[in-house]
Amino acid sequence: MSTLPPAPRRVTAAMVAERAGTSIATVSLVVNGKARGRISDENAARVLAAVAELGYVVDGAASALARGTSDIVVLLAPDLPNPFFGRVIKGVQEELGSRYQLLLSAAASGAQPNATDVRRLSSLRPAGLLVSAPGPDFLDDLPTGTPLVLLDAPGLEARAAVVNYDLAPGVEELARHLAERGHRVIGYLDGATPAATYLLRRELLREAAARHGMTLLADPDVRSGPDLAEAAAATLAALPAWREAGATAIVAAADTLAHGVLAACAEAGLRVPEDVAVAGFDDLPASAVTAPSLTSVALPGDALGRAAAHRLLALIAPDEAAPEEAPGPLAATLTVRAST
Amino acid sequence: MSTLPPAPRRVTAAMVAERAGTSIATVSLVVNGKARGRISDENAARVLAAVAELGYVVDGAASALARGTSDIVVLLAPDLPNPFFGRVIKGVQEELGSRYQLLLSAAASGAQPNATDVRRLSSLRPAGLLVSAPGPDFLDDLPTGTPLVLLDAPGLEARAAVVNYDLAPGVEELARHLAERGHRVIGYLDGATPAATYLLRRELLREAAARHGMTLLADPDVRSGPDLAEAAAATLAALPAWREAGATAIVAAADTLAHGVLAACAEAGLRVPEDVAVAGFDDLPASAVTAPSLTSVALPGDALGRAAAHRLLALIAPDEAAPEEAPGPLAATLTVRAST
DNA sequence: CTGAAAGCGCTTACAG
DNA sequence: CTGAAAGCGCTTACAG
Repeated sequence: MSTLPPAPRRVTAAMVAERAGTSIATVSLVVNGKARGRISDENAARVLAAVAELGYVVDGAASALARGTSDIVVLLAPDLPNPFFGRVIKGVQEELGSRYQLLLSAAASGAQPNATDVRRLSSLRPAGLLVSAPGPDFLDDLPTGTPLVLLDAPGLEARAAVVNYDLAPGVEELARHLAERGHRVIGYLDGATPAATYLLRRELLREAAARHGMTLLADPDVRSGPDLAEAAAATLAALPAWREAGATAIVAAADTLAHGVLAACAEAGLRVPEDVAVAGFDDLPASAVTAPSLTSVALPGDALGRAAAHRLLALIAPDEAAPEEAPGPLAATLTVRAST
Repeated sequence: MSTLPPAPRRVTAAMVAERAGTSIATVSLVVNGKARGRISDENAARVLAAVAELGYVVDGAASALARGTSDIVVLLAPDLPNPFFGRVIKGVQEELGSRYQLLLSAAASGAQPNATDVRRLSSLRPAGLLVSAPGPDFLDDLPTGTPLVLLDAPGLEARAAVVNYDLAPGVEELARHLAERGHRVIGYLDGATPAATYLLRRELLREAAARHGMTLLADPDVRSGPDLAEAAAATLAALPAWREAGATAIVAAADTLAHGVLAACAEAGLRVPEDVAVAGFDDLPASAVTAPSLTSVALPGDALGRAAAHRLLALIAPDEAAPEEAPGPLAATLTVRAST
């Protein structure tokens, strides 16, 4: 049996204080970096030594209770395992630094982040909350009191702190690119969740297509969750109607979906790009090695994460905020590959 | 400015108690489901009503402090955004149910989970800890006291609760498959981190290759992190030596790496599988649509996650543990596709 | 069945 | 510069 050794007594501030010959208050001040001009150098050194010797770590629960807030930042997202999210997480971590601890939470399976998720997470008293691609009515029932930044939530700018991509340039590039290749009708595979960003991707593409004399087939909706097999099945089901409508290109709302489109085309015996062109959104790493390599509207995940974290830090501590906003450009660009 | 409305006073058990006309203790008992035979049905109902009216949620920090443990289960992993991990997370969540809240934490960028990470996370007083692919000396300096299950940590079975894949069958299948295709020398692209699972993959493959009269080129090591471009670069650098040694196949320790191998082969003008065969581990969804589609040792991520969570629940509450262990088979199998 | 009270381990005015 | 003490919001014996 893999029994752990008997739990050694948790080291408390009281134990550190006793060892250092100071009060608990002094320990607290020192370990929280508030000793400046309040604690003698000698006592501070004694505390630090005792901390090191005993391996003391401030109890997060007690600290959060006393201060009213922890140093946890929670990132709530609908589709954590999506490779796209890796970049976002990295960007958030880089910007957050070591003062806050980033914890990730996946929304209830397959669903979008909602107010209930936030309520549950709020009981942890997080220092801040980052929510990616929230549902449309996310803000309506939201428990407030925790600094909150939404990512990828177009349309909610007026009601919350939001960090969005500038999708327009990339979508415009994609439309122009397809028009130049002679396409006139485009099938569209949408995401299954009603995230505002999906809505926007579709509408922007519809408009851009129209500007270039093309038609986007998005009615009736063809939708799929992020699962490749599901996307492939949805595509196979839609293919006859799309072909009949004259579609020579298929755009998917995300690369994970576009991978399913590629699989479906292979299964249907359609050559890409000769019989049908395919493109996606995100520009995932794997999209460089698909058969054929995938044209995609590249979304800079790390920049999004960094901008969101920057924004959140400003909400948490308005005074300490870095002077320059400078979150870097969040403009989408088009990566052209063999699939178009 | 996206100012949030003034924070409404946090609802406390005291407020619920006052509204329900009971004591705080009664509220606690009811919301924690410990009312059975201790609280009159009437009072319980009054509490529940007050809870609903006020939207009360137990304060996690205070609860954790009082009980000594929260209901958070932390999953610590080196490479959260790896699509392979999505399945694992899903499996864990399914098995964990709604009683515990799963939070994910990425190990210090690019590194493996270590004792320091655990110490930091332990201050949250998690109910349990799940650690994926820990470093080799992970257990040496580990703060104990929290139920802990390791996933994908071969070799540590004797010293901790561990849930591992049975890699041997899949590796044997891969070796036999390659031998049947006439390969005699195999290049190996290893993972950059010294995770025990990577070590094991390589050693098992080396042994299986030998059994089938093949040689695995793993000395000197060729290694790469999970980034596709990095894996491609490592492959390009190693290719001349591999080719010179007569390698006609390349196996990568993970599909994310194998995708880089595919990219490198394309860049080097090598046809897959005619000039060189390629295979990986994990069987990621995208591996079904790569150019060419990728042969891979399939690792059932959801089964791993479910087994780990099952094991952890048993450690947290040995009495409540489900009678049947039955975590499902964790045997690796080979998915053969066009790349070999 | 119920509630008063101690205690979880901190942080932060406050008094010195 | 320092420490005693109140308080954060729960949970849990304990006494009734």
